[in-house]
Amino acid sequence: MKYSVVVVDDHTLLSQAIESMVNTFDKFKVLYTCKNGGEVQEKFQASPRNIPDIVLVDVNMPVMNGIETTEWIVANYPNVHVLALSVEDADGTILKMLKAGAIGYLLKDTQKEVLEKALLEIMENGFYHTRNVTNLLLDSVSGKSSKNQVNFKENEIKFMRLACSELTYKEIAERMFLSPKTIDGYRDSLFTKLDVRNRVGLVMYAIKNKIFTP
Amino acid sequence: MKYSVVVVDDHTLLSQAIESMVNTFDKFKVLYTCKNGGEVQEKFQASPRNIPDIVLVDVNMPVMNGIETTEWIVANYPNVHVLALSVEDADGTILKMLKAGAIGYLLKDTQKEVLEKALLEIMENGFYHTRNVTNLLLDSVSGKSSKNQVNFKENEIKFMRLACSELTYKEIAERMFLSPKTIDGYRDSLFTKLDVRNRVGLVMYAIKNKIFTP
DNA sequence: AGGCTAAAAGGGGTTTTTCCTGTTTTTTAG
DNA sequence: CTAAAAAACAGGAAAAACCCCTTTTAGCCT
Repeated sequence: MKYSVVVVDDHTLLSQAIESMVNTFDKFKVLYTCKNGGEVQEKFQASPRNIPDIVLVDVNMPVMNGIETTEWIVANYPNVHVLALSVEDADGTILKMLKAGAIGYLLKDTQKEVLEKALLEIMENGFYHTRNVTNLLLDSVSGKSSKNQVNFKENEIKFMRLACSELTYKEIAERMFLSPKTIDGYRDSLFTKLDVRNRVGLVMYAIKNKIFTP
Repeated sequence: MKYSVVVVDDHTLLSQAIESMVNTFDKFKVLYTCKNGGEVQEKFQASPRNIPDIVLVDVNMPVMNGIETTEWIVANYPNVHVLALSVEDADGTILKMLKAGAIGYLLKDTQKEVLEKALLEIMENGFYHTRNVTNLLLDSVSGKSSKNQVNFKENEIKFMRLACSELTYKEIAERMFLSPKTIDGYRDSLFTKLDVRNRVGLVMYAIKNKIFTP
């Protein structure tokens, strides 16, 4: 009897490649792959037989979906273990994933054997070793990372994306059908909320947090 | 008898995952994987047994190594087919890969079956269908892409990286031990060279071209 | 209806950026 | 060594960005 795994990644090629890899492991078998959190919900709800033992979630999905997905799985299927896969770097995101209930994370430079070992550890001990480090990590970095659960409004997101272009604020205002002064307001409030000094800081935040993808 | 494939990607997890996938294909077998172009050179030169039929090169390797690797393979081993794998987007890079002699490219959303089909086509027809499109592409976009072989000086690179921070130009000048007016000069010349209007445009260029990694 | 709150808009100021025009200094090549 | 090229530097003006603080507007509440 093999343990069942589900892979969640918006890049088809990658999720399928990881599927192939996991399928070479003795004790594991991929049930299916998903392109995003929504698909996970559908599949899970479609049939209780489809609930896997482990879900491998890619951190890098647009607009925080990696985190939301993890939260949803942890809340609704507490017996399912979520393992975060960070193909690209993702700074604070990885901490948020852990906080959301992921049981461990693996970086892009992981060896195949390490992944297999991690999966085995999870099933046999209930956790992967990073779990121990997690809380310490969360505490030590919490000042910066854990309370940064910033909630954006629609317009703020829209504005941030436009700010990642060469448009002036005046031009952004036109495109959003708002007064330049309102845009000034958006900018200023985001500056303080995100603790940045200028537009470049805002742009970097948007990129790091997948609000804008270059 | 199976065709041999080599996977080049700096992300161990991904190259191994793709290895597993390719190994499930009937007619293909992965010889080994490499983390960068240098490793490819070593392996190729070590023994003629190491020369594969196809090399899968990830576009996203820091500082243009995807392109250099492709050029080297094409120049030294013309019988080896290079297929570019673009896990993340890479804009002009993909055109450069094709120009460097890659025989086709596959995007992140490729289906497993498509990859297998592409590999088969390459071995049986000598090219993957994108090859036909390549030259047209290169011509049609050449105005923007092919002549954009911009060469940067050390200081320009350094400046661009600093411009991707929240520093003002005056502060950048201090860190580079130069007059603010010199920095003005760097900026203005880069603006015209890269055809951007402002600092955000510069930042975006730096990120897209892997000069700065967020 | 009055009061509360949040989004939108505005006034007016300083600083930084952008875009010209140059000049001086340093490097390079013959 | 010298002419030419490249790099560093500058003055000044206009635009954009940044910052603080106030007012209007719109929706909600009981």
